[in-house]
Amino acid sequence: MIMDAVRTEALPRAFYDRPVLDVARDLLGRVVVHTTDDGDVAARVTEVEAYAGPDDPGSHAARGRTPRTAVMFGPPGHAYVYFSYGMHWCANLVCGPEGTASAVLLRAGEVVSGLDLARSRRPAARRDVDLARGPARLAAALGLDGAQDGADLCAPTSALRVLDDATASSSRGPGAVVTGPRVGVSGPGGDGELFPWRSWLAGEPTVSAYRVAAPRRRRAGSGASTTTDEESTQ
DNA sequence: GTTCCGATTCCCT
DNA sequence: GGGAATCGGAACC
Repeated sequence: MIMDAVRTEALPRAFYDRPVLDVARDLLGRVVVHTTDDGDVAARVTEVEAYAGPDDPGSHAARGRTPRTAVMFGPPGHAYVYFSYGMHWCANLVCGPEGTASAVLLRAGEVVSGLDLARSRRPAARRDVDLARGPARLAAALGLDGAQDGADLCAPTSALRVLDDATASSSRGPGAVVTGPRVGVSGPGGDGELFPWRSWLAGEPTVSAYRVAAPRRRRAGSGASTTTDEESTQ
């Protein structure tokens, strides 16, 4: 993809100030850019996941507002970057009206600019399609960490922003967007309800393979290990 | 103060 | 396909 300097304007806040599922869908195919002293890395978003506020049991906001989740409860158009598993950063984009506490997790992308820098940040990636295949990988490739938590995506000088690229939506035809449920979390309307939490671009090699979060082994001692084995692949 | 567990990834089999 | 690595937030006592 050619990065046209004329089109590097960031999406306006109004883009994020909409229902979370609309924002999630419209983010697909768009390019997120992070500028650092080392340079720019840009990635085309290929997979996202929606988190629909405090009523969403799978959301960090479900337990109410805490110092950690404060950004989610704030105004739209800001980044919510959190640390997970003691080693990974994951990036969300806050959306909906202030107080909604909904956000879109960037699950996967295709690095389209700054490939060398992205490779240096992701030495474990064997192929370029693996550079940003997965939420923590995407954050790593972009060079995102806690320093970007709360960052304003819409400020004129913001280092982190999503480009307002008119070709983004045209690069995906009708039906190119696929949606699927999260596993382990029932929909707001009750068990079994299919809610399009996750959406991705069909046929993209950078879409992360879906895996059910495997219950990790308890700390030594707990003999009764009821392993709930469930497998699911897309 | 202490314990539990996670919106994951990597490496080995 | 399975297990280990690793640390901070939030719940619990």
